[in-house]
Amino acid sequence: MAYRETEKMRQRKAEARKNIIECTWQCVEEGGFRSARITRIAGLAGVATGTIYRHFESREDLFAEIFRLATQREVDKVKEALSIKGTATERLENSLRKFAERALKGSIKAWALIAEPVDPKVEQERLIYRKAYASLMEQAIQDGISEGCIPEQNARLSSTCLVGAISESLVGPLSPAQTASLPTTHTDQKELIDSIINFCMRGLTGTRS
Amino acid sequence: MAYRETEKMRQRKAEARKNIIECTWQCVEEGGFRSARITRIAGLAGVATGTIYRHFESREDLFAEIFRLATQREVDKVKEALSIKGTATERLENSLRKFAERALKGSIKAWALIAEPVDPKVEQERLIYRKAYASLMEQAIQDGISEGCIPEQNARLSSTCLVGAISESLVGPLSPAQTASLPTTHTDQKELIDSIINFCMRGLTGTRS
DNA sequence: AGAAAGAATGAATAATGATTCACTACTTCC
DNA sequence: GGAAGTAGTGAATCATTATTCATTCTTTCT
Repeated sequence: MAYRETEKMRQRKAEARKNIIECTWQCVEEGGFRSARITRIAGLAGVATGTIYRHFESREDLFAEIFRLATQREVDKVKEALSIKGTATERLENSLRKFAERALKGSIKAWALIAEPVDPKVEQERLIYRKAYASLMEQAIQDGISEGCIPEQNARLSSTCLVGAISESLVGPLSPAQTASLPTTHTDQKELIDSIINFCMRGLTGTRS
Repeated sequence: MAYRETEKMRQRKAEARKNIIECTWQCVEEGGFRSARITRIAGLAGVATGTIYRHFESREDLFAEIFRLATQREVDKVKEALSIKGTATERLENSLRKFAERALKGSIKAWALIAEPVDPKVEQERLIYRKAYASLMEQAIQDGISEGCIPEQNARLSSTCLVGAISESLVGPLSPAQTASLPTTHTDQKELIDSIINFCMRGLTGTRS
């Protein structure tokens, strides 16, 4: 034998892989998964198309990995926002606000993660993401019911309604083509977010803020 | 001259066109727009693929027309549900229930109309539909604010939240592949709808039902 | 240096499906 | 019947992209 993979090489490969992942990200943030072409990704990464397939089984697998990484980050943010000190309603409101702020900051990305139709393997990842998400919210709602600040209700379904209401308001009417119509000034955004959160919190608590 | 289109011929053509539309419907109801193939549509309709192009400019145009017809029907149903006698909240609740019932009855169809990503011309139609829809709800919410049964709020945004909450609960987590997970018994469905409507009505009115 | 093994390349392939168009079949009117 | 025009046909074409693979380039080790 003459060649045996060395640590240096392993690192170089890992770096190449990371680079491909970053470039794929860039494509997805520009127009979602569907329009992210392998050739474009390879071009951005400065490698040949075949090289992509040396690092990933297929386009779908590449996307699934990207998706997993991105959603893990989002779930962590929500978890973080839910872990502040305070009542359940305060914690929920905090996480909704975080969600909305992040979605507005990267609306195509939000759309890709939440609403864009994707291939089965990616959809599989999305389902995991959704479940993680719903579980977090559901738990917080349950906490609120125990604490007495939220009335008895189907916590799972309410968490779904929360996600639906906020997603629709922020990414729903907006295929990437129409991103232009989102409010752009800081004040406009704050007002938008406040209105949505008011609706959501009323929906949960049955009281006006 | 020897041939001039006659009334009989016009009718026959109209019938063929209608037939194509119906078969396209069938395909869309089975798996959404994206998976509706021209060849399949032609097969169902018992005509050659070329014939489709005799009646419609392109696949996209055909879909846009289908979409227009279908959404008009949906908007009419909501309008109808909103026009019953009663307070604004009663009327809104009635229309939400109608919406939910219809979505559950044909979930792929609902998904295709509400959430499936579609080509630009179809998306254009969807935008019109969404606006018609939002306007109806918004008006009813405004009525409620005037009547005093709904507190002051951004009516347009609230109507968006309503649609989002209800859509997510009913069609959101369900790409056509996963339709199986919807509740199937009549009782289950009623409970599901009631929970969603409770959330929505609280979100609007800030009071528990 | 040179042999062995892996990595990278990118032009060629393959698969999918919408759309076309040369041709046939049908309607209408004289 | 037949001329003129329209509708229907469906195999062939075209376009788009993911994926492959024969070849070339690099790295490693003796």
